[in-house]
Amino acid sequence: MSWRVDVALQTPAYSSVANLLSYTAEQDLPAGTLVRVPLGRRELLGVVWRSEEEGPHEGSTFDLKPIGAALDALPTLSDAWRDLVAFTSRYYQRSLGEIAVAALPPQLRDLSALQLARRLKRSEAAKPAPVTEARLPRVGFEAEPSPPTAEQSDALRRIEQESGPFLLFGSTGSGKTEVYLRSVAAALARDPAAQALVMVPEINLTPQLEARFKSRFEPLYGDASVVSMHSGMTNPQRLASWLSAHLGTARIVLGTRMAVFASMPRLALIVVDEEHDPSYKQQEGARYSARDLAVWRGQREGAKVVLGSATPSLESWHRSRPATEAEKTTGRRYIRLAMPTRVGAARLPAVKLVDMNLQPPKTVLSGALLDAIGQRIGRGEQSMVFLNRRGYAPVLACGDCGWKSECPHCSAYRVFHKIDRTLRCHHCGFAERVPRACPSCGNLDIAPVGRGTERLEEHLAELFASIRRPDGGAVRIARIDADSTRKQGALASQLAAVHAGEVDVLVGTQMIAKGHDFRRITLVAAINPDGALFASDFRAPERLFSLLMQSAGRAGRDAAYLAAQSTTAEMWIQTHHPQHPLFEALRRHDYPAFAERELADRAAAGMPPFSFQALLRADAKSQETAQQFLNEAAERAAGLPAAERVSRYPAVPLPIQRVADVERAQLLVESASRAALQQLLAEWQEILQDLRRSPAGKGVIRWLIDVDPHSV
DNA sequence: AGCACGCCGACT
DNA sequence: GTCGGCGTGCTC
Repeated sequence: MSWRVDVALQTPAYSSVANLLSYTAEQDLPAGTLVRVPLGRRELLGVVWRSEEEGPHEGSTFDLKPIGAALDALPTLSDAWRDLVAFTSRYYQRSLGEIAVAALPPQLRDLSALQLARRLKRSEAAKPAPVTEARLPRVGFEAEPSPPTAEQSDALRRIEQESGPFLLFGSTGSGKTEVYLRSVAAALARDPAAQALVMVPEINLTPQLEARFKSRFEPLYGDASVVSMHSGMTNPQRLASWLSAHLGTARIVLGTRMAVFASMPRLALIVVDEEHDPSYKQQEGARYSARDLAVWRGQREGAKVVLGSATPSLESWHRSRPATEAEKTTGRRYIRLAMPTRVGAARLPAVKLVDMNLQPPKTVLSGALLDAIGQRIGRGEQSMVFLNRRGYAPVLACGDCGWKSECPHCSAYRVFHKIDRTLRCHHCGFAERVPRACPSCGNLDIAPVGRGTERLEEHLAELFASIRRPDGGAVRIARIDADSTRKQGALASQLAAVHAGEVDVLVGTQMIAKGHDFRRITLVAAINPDGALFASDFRAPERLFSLLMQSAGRAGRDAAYLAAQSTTAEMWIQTHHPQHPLFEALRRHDYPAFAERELADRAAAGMPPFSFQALLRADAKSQETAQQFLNEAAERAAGLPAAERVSRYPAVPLPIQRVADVERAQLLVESASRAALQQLLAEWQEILQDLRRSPAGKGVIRWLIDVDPHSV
């Protein structure tokens, strides 16, 4: 008796082997079984998608190869998991196998069936006896959580009673994490096998969250009950976490966007913290939104979904607006749970806008801001200064001939890093030592233009050289950005220094704006946030608002400290547009007002969330080739059934049009109907594959589709 | 995507 | 005379 199995393999959507590939097997292998199969000269890991009994002489068009080994010691991947993979594949226009295999831990690819079987046996033996009786809670700050506030109880009750999805709209410091912890606790208590998935946007934020979840739940459910999943882990660690989630030993999975694909047989709750964060959107390969997939997955698996943010994405905010009578039966709505109050009587910081038009030209730090920081240094408090630009200066230029430090491989300037005397391209990584003289005219007078965090750090050190701390010591300035934290553990030790009070002024990029809970910071300043106000990207204001709100949230989190110091927390913003409505809303900490205005603009312009978009992008050796390919693709799409309901725009170069000697162009397609857009994209695939092989596709290095793109 | 086969420049 | 550049072509 022979069986035919159809297997999903990691093959790209545009190759001729993008679909399921068929093999023969000696035994029935249920869907969801992992197998190794031959493809060409290699042997690849794949997932059985279908399996059919086949008569001995039932003819295929060609001879099928037999599968290699089946990794059948592992429980199969569930129908729900495969549905999630299939949906992702369809929605984001990638092959099934690409999504399926990428969702598995990498090490599974090179483990033999025997090794895996041994491994499973070991973890079976090591399986912790479930803790049935409540153990004594460990000593620690989580041992006795303080009782929930009224707002928290209210949110928890509704999460308990209604089905969701929920949008937990809580200002920074309102205790959203406590709501997550308690709703996880409730979900796990209800069913002894239930599992919860908690996602955070960045790897940097997983350690502190992990500490909190472990101290809360390990006393109840054992040491293996909380696992992490993110790309910073080693392959063996990832395999271990994945296996314990898949086998049900892990009750809680914490992770970044990749964790949305974790195999969890009894998933009961999904939390997406900081749901507005752009990191949830994968920016390469399959460009999925882990937040959107979380909502889909929750619905498919009957798990509750809690999205949390102080500044929700406009998409989520819009979907959580109160339903009109007509919509109550039709529209799918998120349930909005508001927690406006900061816990512990801490108030949100006062927002101070500095009108830079009134400052002498080229002022970096206004006098008023310097005074305010100086006073805080004098009182032993900490300040945080933000600049979203790392390096010393974004450009190096020759005053004589006008030479600028362009990257030879990209349409961008190389950034001057004084620390190691290099010019570095932040797009392709190309780095060189800084030239002694202008490479173009030999002039020795080449100078940095503009400023990044390195230069700001240096500048602050000069400005505060004569200021003393209360103990008479010199001012201590530290910088945290992607450069200062390159080494393993560097971020953790730098953060520890801030917490220990060994730093008076902290300079950094948005890396320091997120999540970290600094108790002694009483002033936060954004030096130059204007760039985003008039950016061509329509999502720029939304990102700026949330970044500034989050930054403001870093200041004055500890009411007791503020009271003891008899000080108040302040957020300073230097801008040339102090009247801008964005800053007005920020001053009042009024996200709803900001969102309402933004949504009105979006509605008027027919932009998301009032329309649905996708980008077709092409990379080629020349810009012209890329654009021609795209425009031809758009032309051929005109004949498709869905074309009538989908607008197509002309191809344009990307904002940074050349990276690493590759020219990039994109074409926007947009529709008021998500279904129509989806239909067009699906129908387009074949056209695009043909086009690539035709003369118009000559010179095209690759093309890709980005559904629900983050920036257009 | 890999990984082959297949034709033209600088080395043991 | 070989090693190796990356240009097409194939993989159930």
